[in-house]
Amino acid sequence: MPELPEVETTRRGLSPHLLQRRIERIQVLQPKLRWRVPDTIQNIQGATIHSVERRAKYLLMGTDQGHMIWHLGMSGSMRIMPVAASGAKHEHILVELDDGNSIRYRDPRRFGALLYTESEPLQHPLLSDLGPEPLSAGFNVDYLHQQCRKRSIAIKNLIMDSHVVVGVGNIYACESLFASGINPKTRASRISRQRLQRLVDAIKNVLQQAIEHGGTTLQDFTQADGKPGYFRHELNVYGRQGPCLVCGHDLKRITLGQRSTFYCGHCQR
DNA sequence: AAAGACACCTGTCCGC
DNA sequence: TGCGGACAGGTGTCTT
Repeated sequence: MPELPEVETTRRGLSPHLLQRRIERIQVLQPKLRWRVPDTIQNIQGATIHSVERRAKYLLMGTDQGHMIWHLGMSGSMRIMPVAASGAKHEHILVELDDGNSIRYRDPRRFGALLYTESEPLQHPLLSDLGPEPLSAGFNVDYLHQQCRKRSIAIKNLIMDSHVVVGVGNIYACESLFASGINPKTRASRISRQRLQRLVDAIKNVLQQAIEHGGTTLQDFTQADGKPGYFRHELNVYGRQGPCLVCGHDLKRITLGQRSTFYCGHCQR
C-alpha cells in the first residue's frame, strides 16, 4: 500500500514525537512479518532516538544503540498512541517511549518488516543497491534516458523498478504516466528524450503533491495521528472507470507486470 | 542480463 | 447468509 508519499507522511508525523525520546520497551506481539523480527531488536531497549529518516519506502530510526529499519509493505501503518491505549487488531509491534507514548505498528497482511542493524543502515543489503530518490537532483532526464536504453520492458514496469528509481508504486506510476501523456505499455527504449523529461517532471510533481495532501488512503493507511491521507481525491486514473476527466473517452484497465493499470487510451500514446 | 511469474497474508467486495 | 473467486498500496527470489 504505502508508496513514497505515505512513508514520508508517516515519517513527518512520527518524527517530532520520537526525537530525543528514550525507548523503554519493545513488544513484538507477532514476529512473523515479511521477515521474522530479529531478537536482536531488543538491543535497542534503553536507547535514545536521534534520527528519523526515509530511504525509498524504508523508515530508518537511528539511536545510540543501533538502527531500526521499518517497511510498511502493502497494508502497514504506524501511529503514535498512549502506552495505556488498548490495542487494535493486527497491531504487531509496540515501541514504548519515556513520555507515556508508544509507536503502534499495524499491518493486517504482514508484508512489512522491522529489521535491526548496528551498522550504517544504508549499507544494509536491502538498501545498498537502490536507485535514486525521485525527488532528488540525481533523478533527471539524463539518468532516466540512460536507464531506458536497450530496455524492452513497458515504461510503467521500469519506473516501478526500485533499481531504477525508488518510491514509485502502482498508484503514482499510473498517475505520473497519465500526467505525462505516455501509454504505460510503451517500451522504455522507444520513448523520446523530450517525453522522458515530461515523465521525470510528472513523477516529481505527483509525489510532491501527494506528500502535501498527506498521502493516499484507499483502505488501511493512516497518518501518524490517525487521519487518512487526502490525495485520493486528486487521482485522475487510478481506481477509476468511465470517462477520462480530460477528454471524456472511456478509461482503460489492463494488467501489466501482474498489477492493475489504469490509463486513457486517447490522452496517453 | 533482462523479463516475467510467483510467493508471502488478511480483508473486502461481488456474483451466485 | 454463505461460499468461491478476484483483487488490494510491495518486493525479494526463482524461473525462463
